[in-house]
Amino acid sequence: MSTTYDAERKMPKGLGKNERLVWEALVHSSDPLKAYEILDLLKERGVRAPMTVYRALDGLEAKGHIHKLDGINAFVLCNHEGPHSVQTFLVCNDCNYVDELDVVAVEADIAPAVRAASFAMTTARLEIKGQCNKCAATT
Amino acid sequence: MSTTYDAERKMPKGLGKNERLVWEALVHSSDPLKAYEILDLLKERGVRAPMTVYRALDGLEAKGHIHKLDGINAFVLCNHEGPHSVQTFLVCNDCNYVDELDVVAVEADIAPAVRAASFAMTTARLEIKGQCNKCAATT
DNA sequence: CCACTCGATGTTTTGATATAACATAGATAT
DNA sequence: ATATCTATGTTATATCAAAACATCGAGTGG
Repeated sequence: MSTTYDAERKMPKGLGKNERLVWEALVHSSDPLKAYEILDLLKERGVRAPMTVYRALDGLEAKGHIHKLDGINAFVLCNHEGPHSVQTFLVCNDCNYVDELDVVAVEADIAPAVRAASFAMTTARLEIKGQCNKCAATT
Repeated sequence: MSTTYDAERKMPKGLGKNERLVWEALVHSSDPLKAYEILDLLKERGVRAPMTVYRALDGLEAKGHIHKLDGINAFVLCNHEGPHSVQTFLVCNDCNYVDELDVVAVEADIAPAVRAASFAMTTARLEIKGQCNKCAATT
Protein backbone atom coordinates (compact mmCIF):
# COMPACT_ATOMS: atom_id res chain seq x y z
CA MET A 1 0.00 0.00 0.00
CA SER A 2 1.81 3.00 -1.08
CA THR A 3 2.92 6.30 -2.31
CA THR A 4 5.11 6.26 -5.38
CA TYR A 5 7.78 3.61 -5.13
CA ASP A 6 10.87 4.83 -6.84
CA ALA A 7 14.10 3.18 -5.89
CA GLU A 8 15.72 4.93 -8.83
CA ARG A 9 15.06 8.32 -7.39
CA LYS A 10 18.13 10.49 -7.24
CA MET A 11 19.49 11.22 -3.81
CA PRO A 12 19.78 14.93 -3.03
CA LYS A 13 23.24 16.47 -2.63
CA GLY A 14 24.64 17.83 0.58
CA LEU A 15 23.44 15.18 2.98
CA GLY A 16 25.42 13.85 5.93
CA LYS A 17 26.17 10.18 6.32
CA ASN A 18 23.20 9.43 8.53
CA GLU A 19 20.91 11.56 6.45
CA ARG A 20 21.87 9.47 3.43
CA LEU A 21 21.15 6.25 5.30
CA VAL A 22 17.74 7.47 6.41
CA TRP A 23 16.92 8.82 2.97
CA GLU A 24 17.72 5.42 1.46
CA ALA A 25 15.56 3.65 3.98
CA LEU A 26 12.67 5.92 3.04
CA VAL A 27 13.16 5.68 -0.70
CA HIS A 28 13.16 1.89 -0.57
CA SER A 29 9.99 1.80 1.48
CA SER A 30 6.61 1.92 -0.12
CA ASP A 31 5.17 3.07 3.19
CA PRO A 32 5.75 5.90 5.61
CA LEU A 33 8.25 4.83 8.23
CA LYS A 34 8.35 5.54 11.92
CA ALA A 35 11.58 6.59 13.52
CA TYR A 36 12.09 3.31 15.33
CA GLU A 37 11.30 1.35 12.17
CA ILE A 38 14.04 3.26 10.42
CA LEU A 39 16.30 2.50 13.35
CA ASP A 40 15.60 -1.21 12.97
CA LEU A 41 16.27 -1.09 9.24
CA LEU A 42 19.57 0.65 9.80
CA LYS A 43 20.77 -1.52 12.68
CA GLU A 44 22.67 -3.71 10.28
CA ARG A 45 24.32 -0.70 8.77
CA GLY A 46 25.72 0.48 12.07
CA VAL A 47 23.05 2.83 13.39
CA ARG A 48 22.53 2.07 17.05
CA ALA A 49 20.66 4.91 18.73
CA PRO A 50 17.32 6.68 18.26
CA MET A 51 19.11 10.04 18.44
CA THR A 52 20.99 9.24 15.27
CA VAL A 53 17.76 8.68 13.39
CA TYR A 54 15.97 11.69 14.84
CA ARG A 55 18.89 13.94 14.01
CA ALA A 56 18.95 12.73 10.44
CA LEU A 57 15.19 13.17 10.15
CA ASP A 58 15.45 16.71 11.48
CA GLY A 59 18.13 17.50 8.94
CA LEU A 60 16.18 16.05 6.04
CA GLU A 61 13.04 17.86 7.07
CA ALA A 62 14.88 21.16 7.43
CA LYS A 63 16.20 20.71 3.90
CA GLY A 64 12.71 19.96 2.62
CA HIS A 65 13.37 16.39 1.54
CA ILE A 66 10.88 14.70 3.82
CA HIS A 67 7.66 15.43 5.66
CA LYS A 68 6.51 14.29 9.03
CA LEU A 69 2.96 13.01 9.31
CA ASP A 70 2.15 14.01 12.85
CA GLY A 71 -1.09 12.12 12.84
CA ILE A 72 0.74 8.81 12.65
CA ASN A 73 4.23 9.77 13.82
CA ALA A 74 5.76 8.70 10.54
CA PHE A 75 7.91 10.14 7.82
CA VAL A 76 7.71 10.11 4.03
CA LEU A 77 9.84 11.47 1.23
CA CYS A 78 8.58 14.66 -0.30
CA ASN A 79 7.13 14.03 -3.76
CA HIS A 80 7.32 17.53 -5.07
CA GLU A 81 9.84 19.74 -6.75
CA GLY A 82 10.55 23.07 -5.18
CA PRO A 83 9.07 24.56 -2.04
CA HIS A 84 5.41 24.36 -1.27
CA SER A 85 3.84 25.65 1.84
CA VAL A 86 0.66 23.60 2.09
CA GLN A 87 1.40 19.89 2.09
CA THR A 88 -1.64 17.68 1.62
CA PHE A 89 -1.74 13.99 2.48
CA LEU A 90 -4.25 11.20 2.20
CA VAL A 91 -3.86 8.78 5.10
CA CYS A 92 -5.76 5.49 5.22
CA ASN A 93 -6.99 4.53 8.68
CA ASP A 94 -6.92 0.83 7.91
CA CYS A 95 -3.70 0.18 6.07
CA ASN A 96 -0.61 2.32 5.89
CA TYR A 97 -1.38 3.92 2.58
CA VAL A 98 -0.26 7.51 2.32
CA ASP A 99 -0.30 9.71 -0.74
CA GLU A 100 0.82 13.28 -1.11
CA LEU A 101 -1.52 15.43 -3.14
CA ASP A 102 -0.88 18.71 -4.82
CA VAL A 103 -3.80 20.98 -4.05
CA VAL A 104 -2.70 24.44 -4.98
CA ALA A 105 -6.00 26.12 -4.18
CA VAL A 106 -5.84 25.45 -0.47
CA GLU A 107 -3.24 28.09 0.10
CA ALA A 108 -5.34 30.72 -1.61
CA ASP A 109 -8.37 29.74 0.48
CA ILE A 110 -6.71 30.06 3.80
CA ALA A 111 -4.74 33.19 2.98
CA PRO A 112 -7.50 35.69 3.85
CA ALA A 113 -8.25 34.14 7.23
CA VAL A 114 -4.57 33.85 8.01
CA ARG A 115 -4.03 37.45 7.05
CA ALA A 116 -7.02 38.53 9.10
CA ALA A 117 -5.42 36.93 12.13
CA SER A 118 -2.14 38.73 11.41
CA PHE A 119 -0.50 35.37 11.42
CA ALA A 120 2.83 34.80 9.68
CA MET A 121 2.50 31.35 8.15
CA THR A 122 5.63 29.35 7.52
CA THR A 123 4.27 25.88 6.82
CA ALA A 124 0.95 24.10 6.71
CA ARG A 125 0.01 20.48 6.58
CA LEU A 126 -3.37 19.03 5.68
CA GLU A 127 -3.88 15.43 6.74
CA ILE A 128 -6.96 13.82 5.25
CA LYS A 129 -8.02 10.62 6.96
CA GLY A 130 -10.36 7.95 5.74
CA GLN A 131 -10.31 4.72 3.80
CA CYS A 132 -8.34 4.07 0.64
CA ASN A 133 -9.87 2.33 -2.35
CA LYS A 134 -8.14 -0.99 -1.71
CA CYS A 135 -9.34 -1.18 1.87
CA ALA A 136 -12.83 -0.18 0.77
CA ALA A 137 -12.82 -3.07 -1.71
CA THR A 138 -12.07 -5.61 1.00
CA THR A 139 -14.72 -4.47 3.47
CA MET B 1 -2.22 33.68 24.34
CA SER B 2 -5.35 32.08 23.27
CA THR B 3 -8.30 30.81 21.48
CA THR B 4 -11.64 32.08 22.71
CA TYR B 5 -11.86 32.01 26.48
CA ASP B 6 -15.38 31.25 27.51
CA ALA B 7 -15.87 29.90 30.97
CA GLU B 8 -19.59 30.43 30.53
CA ARG B 9 -19.76 27.99 27.72
CA LYS B 10 -22.46 25.39 28.20
CA MET B 11 -21.28 21.88 28.86
CA PRO B 12 -22.62 19.31 26.38
CA LYS B 13 -25.04 16.66 27.58
CA GLY B 14 -24.32 12.98 27.80
CA LEU B 15 -20.80 13.09 29.14
CA GLY B 16 -19.36 10.68 31.67
CA LYS B 17 -17.89 11.88 34.93
CA ASN B 18 -14.33 11.99 33.67
CA GLU B 19 -15.37 13.50 30.40
CA ARG B 20 -17.01 16.32 32.32
CA LEU B 21 -13.88 16.88 34.37
CA VAL B 22 -11.69 17.02 31.29
CA TRP B 23 -14.13 19.26 29.45
CA GLU B 24 -14.06 21.69 32.37
CA ALA B 25 -10.30 21.71 32.44
CA LEU B 26 -10.27 22.59 28.74
CA VAL B 27 -12.95 25.25 28.94
CA HIS B 28 -11.12 27.02 31.73
CA SER B 29 -7.85 27.00 29.85
CA SER B 30 -7.00 29.65 27.34
CA ASP B 31 -4.43 27.31 25.82
CA PRO B 32 -4.47 23.86 24.34
CA LEU B 33 -3.69 21.32 27.03
CA LYS B 34 -1.61 18.20 26.86
CA ALA B 35 -2.93 14.99 28.38
CA TYR B 36 -0.51 15.05 31.29
CA GLU B 37 -1.25 18.73 31.95
CA ILE B 38 -4.90 17.84 32.24
CA LEU B 39 -3.93 15.02 34.56
CA ASP B 40 -2.07 17.47 36.81
CA LEU B 41 -5.03 19.85 36.84
CA LEU B 42 -7.38 17.06 37.82
CA LYS B 43 -5.15 15.47 40.45
CA GLU B 44 -6.86 17.48 43.15
CA ARG B 45 -10.21 16.31 41.93
CA GLY B 46 -9.34 12.67 42.28
CA VAL B 47 -7.97 11.74 38.88
CA ARG B 48 -4.81 9.72 39.37
CA ALA B 49 -3.90 7.89 36.18
CA PRO B 50 -3.11 8.86 32.58
CA MET B 51 -5.55 6.26 31.30
CA THR B 52 -8.41 8.11 32.91
CA VAL B 53 -7.54 11.24 30.97
CA TYR B 54 -6.91 9.48 27.68
CA ARG B 55 -10.18 7.64 27.92
CA ALA B 56 -12.07 10.85 28.55
CA LEU B 57 -10.27 12.57 25.68
CA ASP B 58 -11.14 9.71 23.35
CA GLY B 59 -14.77 9.96 24.36
CA LEU B 60 -14.91 13.71 23.89
CA GLU B 61 -13.22 13.48 20.53
CA ALA B 62 -15.54 10.73 19.36
CA LYS B 63 -18.48 12.96 20.28
CA GLY B 64 -16.96 15.87 18.38
CA HIS B 65 -16.46 18.15 21.38
CA ILE B 66 -12.69 18.45 21.15
CA HIS B 67 -9.90 18.21 18.61
CA LYS B 68 -6.45 16.83 18.96
CA LEU B 69 -3.60 18.87 17.56
CA ASP B 70 -1.23 16.11 16.55
CA GLY B 71 1.53 18.54 15.76
CA ILE B 72 1.87 19.47 19.42
CA ASN B 73 0.16 16.55 21.17
CA ALA B 74 -2.43 18.80 22.70
CA PHE B 75 -6.19 19.13 22.85
CA VAL B 76 -8.61 22.02 22.42
CA LEU B 77 -12.35 22.45 22.61
CA CYS B 78 -14.10 22.55 19.29
CA ASN B 79 -15.28 26.07 18.48
CA HIS B 80 -17.92 25.19 15.98
CA GLU B 81 -21.53 24.20 15.93
CA GLY B 82 -22.40 21.03 14.13
CA PRO B 83 -20.10 18.62 12.31
CA HIS B 84 -17.33 19.82 10.05
CA SER B 85 -14.91 17.58 8.32
CA VAL B 86 -11.99 19.92 7.70
CA GLN B 87 -10.65 21.40 10.93
CA THR B 88 -8.24 24.27 10.43
CA PHE B 89 -5.88 25.57 13.09
CA LEU B 90 -3.34 28.32 13.41
CA VAL B 91 -0.48 27.21 15.64
CA CYS B 92 2.21 29.63 16.78
CA ASN B 93 5.68 28.14 16.89
CA ASP B 94 6.85 30.52 19.61
CA CYS B 95 4.06 30.70 22.16
CA ASN B 96 1.16 28.35 22.68
CA TYR B 97 -1.36 30.34 20.72
CA VAL B 98 -3.83 28.21 18.82
CA ASP B 99 -6.90 29.37 16.98
CA GLU B 100 -9.45 27.34 15.11
CA LEU B 101 -10.46 28.86 11.80
CA ASP B 102 -13.51 28.16 9.74
CA VAL B 103 -12.42 27.81 6.15
CA VAL B 104 -15.28 26.26 4.33
CA ALA B 105 -13.69 26.37 0.91
CA VAL B 106 -10.94 23.91 1.72
CA GLU B 107 -13.23 20.96 1.59
CA ALA B 108 -14.48 21.87 -1.85
CA ASP B 109 -10.92 22.30 -3.08
CA ILE B 110 -9.70 18.95 -1.99
CA ALA B 111 -12.82 17.06 -2.99
CA PRO B 112 -11.84 16.47 -6.64
CA ALA B 113 -8.39 15.17 -5.81
CA VAL B 114 -9.78 12.99 -3.04
CA ARG B 115 -12.41 11.62 -5.38
CA ALA B 116 -9.83 11.00 -8.07
CA ALA B 117 -7.93 8.86 -5.61
CA SER B 118 -11.12 6.93 -4.76
CA PHE B 119 -10.50 7.83 -1.18
CA ALA B 120 -13.31 7.86 1.36
CA MET B 121 -12.54 10.84 3.57
CA THR B 122 -13.85 10.84 7.12
CA THR B 123 -11.92 13.71 8.71
CA ALA B 124 -9.24 16.20 7.78
CA ARG B 125 -7.08 18.50 9.82
CA LEU B 126 -5.11 21.46 8.52
CA GLU B 127 -2.44 22.74 10.88
CA ILE B 128 -0.97 26.06 9.85
CA LYS B 129 2.29 26.87 11.60
CA GLY B 130 4.07 30.16 11.91
CA GLN B 131 4.22 33.17 14.17
CA CYS B 132 1.26 34.89 15.77
CA ASN B 133 0.93 38.67 15.81
CA LYS B 134 1.91 39.05 19.45
CA CYS B 135 5.09 37.07 19.03
CA ALA B 136 5.89 39.00 15.86
CA ALA B 137 5.56 42.24 17.82
CA THR B 138 8.14 41.17 20.38
CA THR B 139 10.80 40.02 17.92
C1' DC C 1 -34.92 -10.02 45.78
C1' DC C 2 -30.99 -11.98 43.35
C1' DA C 3 -27.85 -13.04 39.84
C1' DC C 4 -26.28 -11.54 35.58
C1' DT C 5 -24.53 -8.51 32.26
C1' DC C 6 -22.67 -4.44 30.62
C1' DG C 7 -20.51 -0.19 30.48
C1' DA C 8 -17.81 3.19 33.05
C1' DT C 9 -14.07 3.77 35.98
C1' DG C 10 -9.74 2.64 38.63
C1' DT C 11 -5.01 0.74 38.77
C1' DT C 12 -0.76 -1.15 37.40
C1' DT C 13 2.37 -1.98 34.06
C1' DT C 14 4.39 -1.68 29.72
C1' DG C 15 5.27 0.12 25.25
C1' DA C 16 6.26 3.81 21.94
C1' DT C 17 8.00 8.26 20.83
C1' DA C 18 11.37 11.95 21.50
C1' DT C 19 15.08 14.69 23.48
C1' DA C 20 18.81 16.27 26.94
C1' DA C 21 23.38 16.13 28.00
C1' DC C 22 27.74 14.97 27.33
C1' DA C 23 31.73 12.55 24.68
C1' DT C 24 34.46 11.94 20.54
C1' DA C 25 36.26 12.44 16.10
C1' DG C 26 37.35 14.70 11.74
C1' DA C 27 37.78 18.81 8.90
C1' DT C 28 39.66 23.23 8.28
C1' DA C 29 41.02 27.91 8.92
C1' DT C 30 44.51 30.66 11.11
C1' DA D 1 49.68 22.96 16.18
C1' DT D 2 45.84 24.31 18.00
C1' DA D 3 41.51 26.43 18.19
C1' DT D 4 37.10 25.89 16.48
C1' DC D 5 33.14 24.00 14.29
C1' DT D 6 30.10 20.50 12.86
C1' DA D 7 28.75 15.79 12.50
C1' DT D 8 28.41 11.83 14.92
C1' DG D 9 28.29 8.55 18.91
C1' DT D 10 26.55 7.24 23.54
C1' DT D 11 23.96 7.13 27.71
C1' DA D 12 20.31 8.32 30.21
C1' DT D 13 15.88 10.19 30.72
C1' DA D 14 11.60 12.58 29.57
C1' DT D 15 7.24 12.40 27.40
C1' DC D 16 3.17 10.38 25.26
C1' DA D 17 -0.07 6.48 24.91
C1' DA D 18 -2.20 2.14 25.50
C1' DA D 19 -2.68 -2.94 27.12
C1' DA D 20 -4.39 -5.73 30.59
C1' DC D 21 -6.83 -6.64 34.34
C1' DA D 22 -9.74 -5.31 38.58
C1' DT D 23 -13.80 -3.17 40.50
C1' DC D 24 -18.12 -1.00 40.93
C1' DG D 25 -22.78 0.33 40.08
C1' DA D 26 -26.94 0.70 37.23
C1' DG D 27 -30.28 -1.66 34.85
C1' DT D 28 -32.80 -6.01 33.67
C1' DG D 29 -34.87 -10.51 33.36
C1' DG D 30 -35.71 -14.33 36.25
